[in-house]
Amino acid sequence: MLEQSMAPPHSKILIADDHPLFRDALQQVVDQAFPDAAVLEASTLDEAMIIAAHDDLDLLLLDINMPGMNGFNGLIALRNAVPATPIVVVSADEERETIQQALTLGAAGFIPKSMAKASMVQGLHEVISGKVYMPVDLSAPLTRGQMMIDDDFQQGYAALTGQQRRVLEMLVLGKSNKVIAFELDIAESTVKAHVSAILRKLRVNSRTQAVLNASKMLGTVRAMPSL
DNA sequence: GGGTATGATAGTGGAAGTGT
DNA sequence: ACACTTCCACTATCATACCC
Repeated sequence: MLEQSMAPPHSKILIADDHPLFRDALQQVVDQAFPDAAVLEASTLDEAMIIAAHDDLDLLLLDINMPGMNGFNGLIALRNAVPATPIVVVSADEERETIQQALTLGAAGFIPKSMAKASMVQGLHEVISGKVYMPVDLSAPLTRGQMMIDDDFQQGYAALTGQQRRVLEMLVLGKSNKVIAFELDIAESTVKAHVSAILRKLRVNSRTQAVLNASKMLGTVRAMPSL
């Protein structure tokens, strides 16, 4: 029998999904898994960011197809905003690559929307106890924030610090060092140092290579400004 | 048109400050 | 001690403007 609640007695759990019906369904799952938890809801990435910033969340359930998500960028943004909060990605997409990407980018678990309620409850218990939950056997050891794809770039990405990931995200958006420095309120030389560290960890020779690979890995198609 | 000076930008190396 | 963040000084590259 499953333990009823590994979560703190008054834990806060955010359900971020744009479909009210599915939010209701997820809330039933959460209620069953953690009867004492306070459940918050968001229907857009912006709402989720605001709630995550103001509430000390114990768990976040995130629909990756929600408005504003832009592929996995929303997951990355939330991970950077609340690095200590485990994030479970909820998606109708059950492709192995999607699951691997979500876990690579720091998700604490992946729950397909087609999954049985009991399995979802079990998955949430595993995540809240500090484990990584995945719906299928990906046949390789996996830890939160890491990955098992034999890919230097993705391994490098997992090794980036929070600030380095923020800089990389802005590089992907085509921003110059000067603009990044302004927006992060740091010196341009600091941005350059971060870029150098990013290139070293990602094992690429230029920001252009880093941006191209990052765009591919994040699963987003962007108009690439001149770099 | 070709050479040179200048400015903007990218990238590296090293060092200091801070938190764990 | 170590990792991370930040900054400075420096070099390299590229585009543009100017002069001959």
